[in-house]
Amino acid sequence: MAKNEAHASIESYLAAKNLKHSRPRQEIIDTFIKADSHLTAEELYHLVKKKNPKIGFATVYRTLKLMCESGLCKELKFEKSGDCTRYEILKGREHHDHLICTHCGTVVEVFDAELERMQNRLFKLHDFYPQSHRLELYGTCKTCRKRGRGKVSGG
Amino acid sequence: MAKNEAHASIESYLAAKNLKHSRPRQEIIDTFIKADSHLTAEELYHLVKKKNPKIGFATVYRTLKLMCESGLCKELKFEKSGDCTRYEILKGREHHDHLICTHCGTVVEVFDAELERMQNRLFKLHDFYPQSHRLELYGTCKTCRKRGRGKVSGG
DNA sequence: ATGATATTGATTTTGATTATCATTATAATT
DNA sequence: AATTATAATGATAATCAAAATCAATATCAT
Repeated sequence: MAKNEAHASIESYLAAKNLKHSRPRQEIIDTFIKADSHLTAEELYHLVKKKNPKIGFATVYRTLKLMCESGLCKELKFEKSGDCTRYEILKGREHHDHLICTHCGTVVEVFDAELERMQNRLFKLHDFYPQSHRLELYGTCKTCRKRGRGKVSGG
Repeated sequence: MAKNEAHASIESYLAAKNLKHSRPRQEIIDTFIKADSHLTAEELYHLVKKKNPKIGFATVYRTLKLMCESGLCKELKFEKSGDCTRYEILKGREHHDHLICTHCGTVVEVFDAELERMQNRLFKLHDFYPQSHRLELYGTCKTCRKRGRGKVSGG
């Protein structure tokens, strides 16, 4: 179960670094895991605020950073959806890339094993030791096309 | 020749928008095209400053923006090389993706036709109309590995 | 309960990029 | 060459997400 693996990930990180289990930290982590979507810091802040109005913005940022360091989650900086960073849970999920609708902002998680192999081929070809990659596909989703947005002229 | 196509691109954009040929603008464009590398605004600023010390930072930013709008160049926002945007010339060059060494910052331009096809397959599969994509491969280059940087533990 | 240390929330600061604005430059016209 | 309308410049201030600061508070082993 994703939720347990996610919690285990941050738990062991906190333990290894002698960090404490505070109430706000726990609430932020739980809210983020429960939301299970590509949130911005601000969106997460508002979600957490509903449960605990005393929570500050800084703590949300700090906790997101912590979660990223622990490997629980990851920053997403898409090209065409404002300037702010989104975050997604990694633990308990398969590796995937992102397909983003430039009109409505919908994010679809995609995967192609062959595409991964091609990428490794490129690493080898140029004699790089592979660490990570980022692939984002930008386009217009079916719904937005039906609504006449993002159409090709003359299409 | 890349240089001519690049110049033609920005020229026609300026003409179409009734923009003027100023000395600073011309110097910035020329310096950028001549440098022919993945520069930051600051790097370009310092390069231009050598030729014309009166040039201001704002004009460099403005001209870079103009160049991007005209399609002459493009913003690159890599994950692991600071927070600042780099820019690269597009005109007169083939489409390519980027392979980045996370240690020395070297950027290698790569291309794989099959990989492009895979990407289009994903667009189709999810019923998206394709607009663009971004693929970045992060790893350690040969030189950095030889210098003992970016080695796998126990490698 | 105590003490050492980590965490919090409010606030300020940072750093890259944009916007503002008075002055100057451009380019077409007279 | 002077005129004119418009665009561009450079200096500076504003913006905005994210990070740093700091006094007050919470955590947790003892």
